[in-house]
Amino acid sequence: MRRPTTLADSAAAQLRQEILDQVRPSGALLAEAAVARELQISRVPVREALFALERDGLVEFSGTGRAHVKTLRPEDFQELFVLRLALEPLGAKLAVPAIRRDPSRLESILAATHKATSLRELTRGDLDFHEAVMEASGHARLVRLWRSLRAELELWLAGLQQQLERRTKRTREATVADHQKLLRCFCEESPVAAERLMRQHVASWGACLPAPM
Amino acid sequence: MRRPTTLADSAAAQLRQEILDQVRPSGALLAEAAVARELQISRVPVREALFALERDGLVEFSGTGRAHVKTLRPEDFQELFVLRLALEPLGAKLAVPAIRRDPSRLESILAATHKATSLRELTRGDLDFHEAVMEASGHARLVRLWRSLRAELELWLAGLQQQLERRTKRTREATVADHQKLLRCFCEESPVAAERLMRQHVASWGACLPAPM
DNA sequence: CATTTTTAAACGGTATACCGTTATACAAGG
DNA sequence: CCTTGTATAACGGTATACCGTTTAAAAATG
Repeated sequence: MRRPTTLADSAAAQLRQEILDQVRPSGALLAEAAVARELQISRVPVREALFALERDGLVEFSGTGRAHVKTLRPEDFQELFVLRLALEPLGAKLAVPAIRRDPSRLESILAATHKATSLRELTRGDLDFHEAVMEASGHARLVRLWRSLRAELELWLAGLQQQLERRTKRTREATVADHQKLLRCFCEESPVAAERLMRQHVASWGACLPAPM
Repeated sequence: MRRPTTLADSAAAQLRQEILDQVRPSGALLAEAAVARELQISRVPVREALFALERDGLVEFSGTGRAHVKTLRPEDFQELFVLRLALEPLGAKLAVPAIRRDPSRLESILAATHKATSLRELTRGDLDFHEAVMEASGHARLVRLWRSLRAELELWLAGLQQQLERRTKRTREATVADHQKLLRCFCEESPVAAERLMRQHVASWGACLPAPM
């Protein structure tokens, strides 16, 4: 069933990884020809990959059409936070029926999060949980919005890596505990209750980040 | 200050117009070569325009990479409605300070709406008002989200044209009255009140549409 | 040494060409 | 008449080439 993934797609994936790994640091120029040489492909798929990454919020184009790795400012984080606060409780409310029908996906993500040792794994487990909730909402556009928020969020978190590294263990326990509470709420309480709890969860997440806002 | 607009941009604008005018009806194939011939340009900028229109929600790609004018179903409208209900009250709440500082833009849009004679002008005035509110929120991502919602909304409304045409006058009066109330609320009451009133406004808009949901 | 001018390299926008895949219309067979 | 096979046209993905613009470095000037 897998379609032979296009060069543009794999180029986008590769660049996304390099950006989030900070191999391509904030503000770095992504020149079509140079990237094409490095990836051993022509400029055309590179160009498309850059557009896709712009849509994801990882790349921005200057007035003269040059692509740079986006530099997130504190007010960008603020915007992302406000949007999470608006969209995730909505997603949680809508997701309750589907999760009740089959909570296994959330459970397995939760188990993986519990076993996370590195900050990278923890972040991944955290965001995967939230993404699974959004997917369970059955709201296609909401999922797309979330994915775009997620990419920018990961970019932001990548910049905070050092400051977060030491607190991995405590953060992990808090995250797992919070997510467990959410999961129980999804299965046992009303959609409105799920909505409210998700709002609190996102709010406390935003409050405990070492973000210079 | 104007950049010599790129061929891809003008191609996107042209196609957008033709889609909303239903010159390119729902489901129509947008073949790169054919469009390129019609617009007298090469396939490359057409290709980029199609990607841009996909981002706007006016075009969707089949599994084999073919671009078609998107066909909106009632559940798509539902999704759009739910998102408006989540995002527009938020935008209204954030916009209150900026609108109080300078309500002139909203006022002039309102005046134009009041003079609208065709359904097209009325719809434009309605959506322009909402877009101006979102812009006043100062939330760049919220504005981008709204623009994408707006495009799909216009596509949906284009499909209902006949059913709405007769009610233009009454709709216009209701719209103008509602928007006047909103504007007054922005200038005189609290952000939370503005948020609530916007929620009601969007909700009643969704309720009075002849949408087969 | 600071500032301006010149120049060469880099870059993006676009056109064209090639190839394998997909769709489609038509013909053969049931 | 419907199904199935096949040929052909259409289409998308990609590579390469050209050109004007932007950028950045070097050179000239004060």
